[in-house]
Amino acid sequence: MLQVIDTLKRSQLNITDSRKKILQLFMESDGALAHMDIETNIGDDFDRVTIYRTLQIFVEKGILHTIPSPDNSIRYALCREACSGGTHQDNHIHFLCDVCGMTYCLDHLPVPVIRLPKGFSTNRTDVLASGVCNKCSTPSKK
Amino acid sequence: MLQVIDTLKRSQLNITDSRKKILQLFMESDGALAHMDIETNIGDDFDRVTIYRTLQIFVEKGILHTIPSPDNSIRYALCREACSGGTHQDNHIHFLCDVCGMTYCLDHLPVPVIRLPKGFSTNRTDVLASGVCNKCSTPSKK
DNA sequence: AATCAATTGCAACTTTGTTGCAAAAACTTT
DNA sequence: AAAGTTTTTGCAACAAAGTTGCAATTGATT
Repeated sequence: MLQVIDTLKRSQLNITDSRKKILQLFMESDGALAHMDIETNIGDDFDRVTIYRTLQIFVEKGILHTIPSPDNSIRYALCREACSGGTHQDNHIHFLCDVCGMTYCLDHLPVPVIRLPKGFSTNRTDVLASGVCNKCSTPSKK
Repeated sequence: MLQVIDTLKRSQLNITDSRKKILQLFMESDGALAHMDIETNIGDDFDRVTIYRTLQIFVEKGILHTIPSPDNSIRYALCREACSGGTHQDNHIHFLCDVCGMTYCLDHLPVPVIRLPKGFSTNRTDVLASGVCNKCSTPSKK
């Protein structure tokens, strides 16, 4: 909880109940969360609109980053240190498990460098692998 | 137009006006199209629902594939030969131009092989690069 | 041309996301 | 710690995106 408040302060955000609770949720989860996940978790405490706005401002401040997905539902995950100030540096691979539906940030895998054709220049590369995650592939250890 | 009908037949789809027109649209376009793009083009001729259903069945049949995007709007693009029968094999890189908004399939660039951590297995990898495309980087030649 | 199956359009609905504004909460100042 | 200022929240209303059931139409088959 101290960490939650510290993160909010470092981002120059006012400390409010919703921000604390939503950020806490992300810190407790080891995967990415969609708006829906948050709403089912704490939707009774806060308005839908508040959740939208909180996620938005967290992305702006570099606390969360968005992850595109083939099924067209944005997921959010905690950024690592580097992202503060709105310039996201989340150059890692995202993994979507088809079994449990979880999205993981594979922080330690670097995004491969793509050699683009002449005339193309790039400033962001998203790599999204899907398949079966480590938890789902060894169901006995669940 | 012959090609359009041929493709539909090969996918065992009935030849209807909407399918012909939508498929034609994709064949004439050199980038990916979102639902909206189609609606603005031929929305007067066909119902919104018909467009949704047509796109859906085209994906099922392996005529189109979907492309995830950071802004959470699914785009569709023609599959190459390999995809027929619903098992998509579109292992190429997608490029989203921040200037013109177009999404291109970079067919000839192979998706790099990602070495995943233990326990993870993958069957699909989406690579989405964004930046400036070749047309927008040389505005004089536009 | 008649029949049968598939597709379309319409209407209604659900879900997802946005905006304006007044009330409430958080921060600041004294 | 109380008053004043700014920010945030909740509500309501709205807009956009996507889905479903069903009757009418169209396409394929004989």
